[in-house]
Amino acid sequence: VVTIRDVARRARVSTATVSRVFNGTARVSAEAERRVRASASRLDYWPNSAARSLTTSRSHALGVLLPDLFGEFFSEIIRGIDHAARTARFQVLVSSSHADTAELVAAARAMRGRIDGLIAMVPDCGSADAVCQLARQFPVVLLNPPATIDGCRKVSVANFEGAQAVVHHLVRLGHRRIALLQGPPGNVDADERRRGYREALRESGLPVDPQLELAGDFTEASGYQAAAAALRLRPRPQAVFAANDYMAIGFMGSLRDAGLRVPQDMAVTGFDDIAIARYLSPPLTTVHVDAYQLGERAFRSLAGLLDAPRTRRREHEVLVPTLVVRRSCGAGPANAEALRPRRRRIVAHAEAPPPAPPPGPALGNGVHPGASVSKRRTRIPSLRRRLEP
Amino acid sequence: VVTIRDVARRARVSTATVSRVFNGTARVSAEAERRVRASASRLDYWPNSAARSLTTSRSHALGVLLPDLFGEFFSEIIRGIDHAARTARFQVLVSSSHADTAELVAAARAMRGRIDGLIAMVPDCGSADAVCQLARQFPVVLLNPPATIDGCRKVSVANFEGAQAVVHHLVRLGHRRIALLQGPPGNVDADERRRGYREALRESGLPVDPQLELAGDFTEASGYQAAAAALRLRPRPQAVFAANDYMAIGFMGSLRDAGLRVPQDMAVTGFDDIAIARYLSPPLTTVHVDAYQLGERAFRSLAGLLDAPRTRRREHEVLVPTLVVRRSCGAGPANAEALRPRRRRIVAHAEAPPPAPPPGPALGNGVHPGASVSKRRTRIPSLRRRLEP
DNA sequence: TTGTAAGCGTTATCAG
DNA sequence: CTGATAACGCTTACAA
Repeated sequence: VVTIRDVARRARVSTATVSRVFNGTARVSAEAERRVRASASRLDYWPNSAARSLTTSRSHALGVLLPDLFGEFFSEIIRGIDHAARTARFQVLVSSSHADTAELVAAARAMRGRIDGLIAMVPDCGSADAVCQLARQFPVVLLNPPATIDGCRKVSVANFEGAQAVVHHLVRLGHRRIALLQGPPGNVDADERRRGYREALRESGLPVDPQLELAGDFTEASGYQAAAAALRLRPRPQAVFAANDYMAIGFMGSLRDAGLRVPQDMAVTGFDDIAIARYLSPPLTTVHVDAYQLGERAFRSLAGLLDAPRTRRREHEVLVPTLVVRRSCGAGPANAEALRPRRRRIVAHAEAPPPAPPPGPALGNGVHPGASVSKRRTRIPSLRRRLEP
Repeated sequence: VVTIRDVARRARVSTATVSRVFNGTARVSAEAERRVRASASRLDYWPNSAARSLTTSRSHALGVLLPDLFGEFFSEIIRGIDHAARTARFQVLVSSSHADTAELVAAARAMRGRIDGLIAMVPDCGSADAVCQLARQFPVVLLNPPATIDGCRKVSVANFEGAQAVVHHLVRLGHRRIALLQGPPGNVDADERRRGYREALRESGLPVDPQLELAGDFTEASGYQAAAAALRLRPRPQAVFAANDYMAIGFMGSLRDAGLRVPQDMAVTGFDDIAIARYLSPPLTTVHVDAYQLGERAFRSLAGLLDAPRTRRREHEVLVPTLVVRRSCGAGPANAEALRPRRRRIVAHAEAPPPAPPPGPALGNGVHPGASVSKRRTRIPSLRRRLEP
């Protein structure tokens, strides 16, 4: 209700001077500045961002498009983005759960004029293409996009390598019959994790048996149900690699209800390393993905694009996850120690970091086509996701 | 880059006509409309929301201020808001993790011109006051505010009653020495849950022993640590009421590491009923809070305020949570059945819903001062938070 | 039914 | 250093 004009009038200066004070865009006499500030604070003035972005054609805001908002993984991504954005004095416009491509694109378009750029997580190919089209008029960073997508910046998690690493670990522990608890069909992460699973089996000389690939959709409930299916298999699998932690938790809950013990009767592993994974009974062996950092990197990538629109697009950052061995895989209590929370203590990694992806193309395409791979080195997660006493 | 003027020129009409077509604000000849739509889609035009909100002084967006973004509780709130907002064609601007009151207010102010209203969760008194001041110039809905706050709309969870109900349940199971695992000092939810704990003990004729009130901060790690403290107490407590599920999980993890069994050696209960609670070993007895619905209601309340600014403020909705009895409290396997996920099956509630709050003031203030209490009836949560097969 | 033109609250350009 | 003033892209009386 109170505009720059009111402030100017009260301070007996022009609106231009008020604007200069607030933006530091040109020198203003000390006296004028004093009067402006006094006037502004008396009137409780704050510039109208809509008007500002209309003239500057910069909104200092960014859009975030997510497929959903369920669970810790997504909220950590937003947290990472939000934190980085706040530091850069950016605002964050979120939108999630789009039923189809049309709705997704509509959401992106509705943001026009409100945002300077977009971070989108689009786990299916059709929509990813559509969003990627927008990148021509608009700075866009894609999170975990399908490998086929090209032409805009991308930040992904090395799902394939992570999955490979867990399964190799299970094989090394002596498990031969290893089931996969899959994510939803068509989901990119789910597909990549399955690819890693199969590849690891192949490399180990084990058969890839379709019967062992159980259906799931990333929810605990689907994990719970899949366990029943797993127990019907003959011979019964000795281990399960669940494509995310939530399903692993549901799966373990079901095994417990059936009177089976983990890992003695069946080993279980997950993916993501959500915060509670280490506190479960038994603590869950899983692949640590730093979702917070994923969000943070996405923001930085976008910010880079905004600052220098002419920089090459098609940059691709890959976050390499880390295998975290706990007790659910039957590795024994060797890592029990990791559970004692101590200040600045990092989760112990009993396992070597996953191998770097093969240099050459594996099948027509390389593992990460067009990847410039800023950071491919395995990093021990340096960022604790919450204060530990 | 493409404006309403470009569309108008190409369609050989005035900008006013284009505007009318897009807003349906006045009749336009079929022929003109056809030309406008063709032109717009050819040019891939979409109205600039900043400009639009400048003229209409309506942004069709709302701000969400959260103390943090950790964990399922917060992400569910955002999910609820986002979903309700999308249905009403509103956009959502989020901001979280403000270090202090000043930063919080700055974030709210920075949204000026961008949003039509604000939903804020402000769990400490000082900041809540500050945000409440904004309500005079601005539609504001507060989530779970301190009881002392008055003068703007509020939506809260009946923390006190929920806590009371769990503790009463523990007493009924025969536990006499019941510890409290507290939330962070100064946090409103934590305080109310403690109040409920103490009141239940009093009502049961049990002593309120400060030694039994363990420090915590809502993180799993603090729960893990608190268990060590609990085990040092003599005599050892027979049960623990953790002020949220994450701490309960950390606590149980610690007990397991110490070789104790839940519930035989110690009963454990939580608060919130996060999605995985039912899949834990043992499944966690807790208080179900429908965070999604909390967000949804907050949006509706705000929308109501926007539609009719002159309606009475100081409306206060209270969501009454439900006690969910599972196995961690030692109630026996009576509810094991609730764990078999079936379509449309609601979690069994072996316990009566918490009693309605006492009608009269309890101690100077009533339980919910100024509450108009639209919905105070206990509701079985009708909304599954995720698809269950 | 359509067009003209005056704003909405800022910033940016240009003279002073 | 400061002040007019013309945009920015859109909506909305008011006229036609």
